[in-house]
Amino acid sequence: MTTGRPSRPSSRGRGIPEATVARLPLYLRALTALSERGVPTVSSEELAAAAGVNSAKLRKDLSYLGSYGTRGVGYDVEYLVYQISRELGLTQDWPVVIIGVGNLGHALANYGGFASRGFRVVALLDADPHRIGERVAGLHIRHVNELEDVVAEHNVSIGVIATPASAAQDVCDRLVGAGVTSILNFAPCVLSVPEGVNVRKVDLSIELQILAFHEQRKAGRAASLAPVATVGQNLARPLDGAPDLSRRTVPDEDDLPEAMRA
Amino acid sequence: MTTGRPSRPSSRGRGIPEATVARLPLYLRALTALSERGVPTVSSEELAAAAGVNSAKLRKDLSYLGSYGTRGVGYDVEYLVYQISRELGLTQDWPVVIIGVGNLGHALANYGGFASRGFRVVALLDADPHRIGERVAGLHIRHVNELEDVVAEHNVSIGVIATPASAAQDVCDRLVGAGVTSILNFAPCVLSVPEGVNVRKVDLSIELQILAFHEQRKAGRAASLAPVATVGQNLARPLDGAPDLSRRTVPDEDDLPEAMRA
DNA sequence: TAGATTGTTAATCGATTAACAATC
DNA sequence: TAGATTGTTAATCGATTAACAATC
Repeated sequence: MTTGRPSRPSSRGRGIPEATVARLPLYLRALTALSERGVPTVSSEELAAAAGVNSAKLRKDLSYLGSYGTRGVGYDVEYLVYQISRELGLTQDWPVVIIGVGNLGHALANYGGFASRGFRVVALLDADPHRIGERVAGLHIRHVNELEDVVAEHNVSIGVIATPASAAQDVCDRLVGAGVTSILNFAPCVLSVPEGVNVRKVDLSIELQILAFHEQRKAGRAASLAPVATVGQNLARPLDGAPDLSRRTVPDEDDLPEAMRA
Repeated sequence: MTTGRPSRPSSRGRGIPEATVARLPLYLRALTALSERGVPTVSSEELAAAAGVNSAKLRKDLSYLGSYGTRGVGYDVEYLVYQISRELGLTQDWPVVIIGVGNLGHALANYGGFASRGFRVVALLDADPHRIGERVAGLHIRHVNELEDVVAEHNVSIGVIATPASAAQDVCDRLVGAGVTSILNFAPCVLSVPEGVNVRKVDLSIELQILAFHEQRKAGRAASLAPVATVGQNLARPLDGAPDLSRRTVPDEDDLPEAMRA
């Protein structure tokens, strides 16, 4: 805490770019795999390939943490695993609570990738009375009313929302009220939180939509004659701010509109 | 595909920035919600708020699609829903196959957000013989050996991998071999695919790790005395490949070393 | 017309990348 | 020393944002 070396662009220096932070877990995973295979040292080129990025980016990213490599040699795998873990805060234990134990909540509760990185699921909460007591992943499902108790009891600072969209904001508010300052949201909706609370969102269908966008392009490129978008380009018509005809009437698209999840 | 109007910076014009493409689904969701509430028109300010972005960004994003708003008025909700849907390729039907029907595969198969956007799960495949025939989300689980048949039969161009990491690359290869050119990967590993194949990855634990990073910073800021990181700073050891002194050995500097914030 | 709001410009900011001097 | 590879620089690229002229 006394260190004042200005030569190190690390954490204090300026702060690690978000894009870099988002890639550290990738490097960590690749390094863990190498570590398990007993590989002692790795070059930026090799590690970059394993993580799916280019080596310049990798070296730049790592340089934000410090100078942990050796010129002419590479990086010591174990040492780098530790440094990245530490930077990410994974050398400590993170009690996590999951709210919403539907299919997704189940999957999350059983997901091995959490435990192995210091995330410990301390409670599963659900609003459905019929589910209370049910055993999932070694835990008994508790009622969401116990949220505040659970958070206090286990000092939870990370909450995972896996409820339907309709319940998400309420649950979010309660988490925040109970003192949780990091939220991972799987519900397909935007959460509003006060300053100082961090929210990250995982949206299963958004990724699919992005793929569809590119897939469509490919199709269009391959065969401009293809039967692509046939559903209503005839509807494509400017707006008006006045009478409005040619609107999307498309039946098949509005039917299970936000059929949300469960 | 014959259009040559140079005035439109849309699809053909130059290509929509990736960052914009990734936000279109957000706008679409917000618009769909407005549409369901019967709201006829929305301003960029309102829509931006609903989607959780700022209005300048929203307007810039929409401008890549065309000029679909009306100055002084705003955007016609239905019309914009259609335009974005079309741009994303959601006005057509996308047959999807899910490989790996564990907890996550289950959740995905039952996820309403897919069907409502034109994604139709046409088959669930698994390698576990005991699971074949089981009924999930209205489909019978089939053996992964049928992958090629399923792809051909339903003209699948999007595959969703929800297998363990160890099986993911194999499944990926088979998908690609069968002609699938878009893959959504939930397995925690990097997939290698030939040019022309699009892969998107959803990693449940990476998001949590990113949250932990920020949470750690907060904790450090709040209480520099906190009992953070206790798990392994003894591993913090310089690499070798050569004697190496001046490494960061600092003990107390290593435990809540960067917990300081910046 | 007056008020409102878009679409676009231009400035700024941040991220990526190639290249190479430093150095093991 | 010679070869290898890092850490860093600087150029480039892309994304964000405020501001405002265009225009409904």
